[in-house]
Amino acid sequence: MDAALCEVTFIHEDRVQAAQQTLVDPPAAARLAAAFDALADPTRVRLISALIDQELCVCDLAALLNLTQSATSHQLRILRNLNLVRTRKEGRIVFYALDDQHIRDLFQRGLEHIRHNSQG
Amino acid sequence: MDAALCEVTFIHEDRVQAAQQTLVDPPAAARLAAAFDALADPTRVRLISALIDQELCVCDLAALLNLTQSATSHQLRILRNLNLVRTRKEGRIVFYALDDQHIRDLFQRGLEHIRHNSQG
DNA sequence: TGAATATATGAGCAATTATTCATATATTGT
DNA sequence: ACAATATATGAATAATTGCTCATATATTCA
Repeated sequence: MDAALCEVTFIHEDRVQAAQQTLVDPPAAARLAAAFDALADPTRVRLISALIDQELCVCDLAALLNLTQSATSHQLRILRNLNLVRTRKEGRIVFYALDDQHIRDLFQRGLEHIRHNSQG
Repeated sequence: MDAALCEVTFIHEDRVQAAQQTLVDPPAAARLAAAFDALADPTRVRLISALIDQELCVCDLAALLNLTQSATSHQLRILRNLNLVRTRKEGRIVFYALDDQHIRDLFQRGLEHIRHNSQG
């Protein structure tokens, strides 16, 4: 048989139709997934957490997280490309900061989730 | 030379010390990254979005997203293992629903982020 | 201009992962 | 018990990715 999709009987057609209302379309899903993916790595989570209250330069971040300069810079680029952080240049030093309050909120919600689950 | 970490001069030692306050430790970072990672895939994003207002069974979800039953089940397991969704069994049918309001909030924040960025 | 410093980036590798395929488990009805 | 149905899952594979290494770009200072 071929790689059938859901060949099974439609169980709840009314609900499926209703779900169309909230279902995000594939392009939006891709962008949303990419945004969450930016926070889906322990190193990037720590970078964001370090920037919660203040801006820091690449070398600060590398020292703080015990990373190489290269690894830090690579990860920061990902965060910047997805508009989670913004940069400010001062001479040769580049300061990174969270882009806006949305990011802080999103991050906090995530923290609440893991505190709410897996251990009290 | 060896794979040096941040061998460069400490630029802002005071800020680095301050950042220790908000810096999440590696275990928490791993758990937080895992939580965000659950939403870091377009298929899982669409599954969550379909469950915003109501519960749906596996076959409903597969049909709605045009996925195979197997792929749907695999992805739902990831969401369930991370406590983003919960299940209710009724005979052979397993209904999936969002675990709590936190998830809805987290998802909404993500949506706001992508709407705020990349296009007006 | 040339050396030093701070950051950025391309290539490569090891590790992770989303899907498919085949099959297992669980429930219902005959 | 047996067939049918709904879901779950292990193995395999192609694609993605985080880090390292080497090197490039940019800025400051002498």
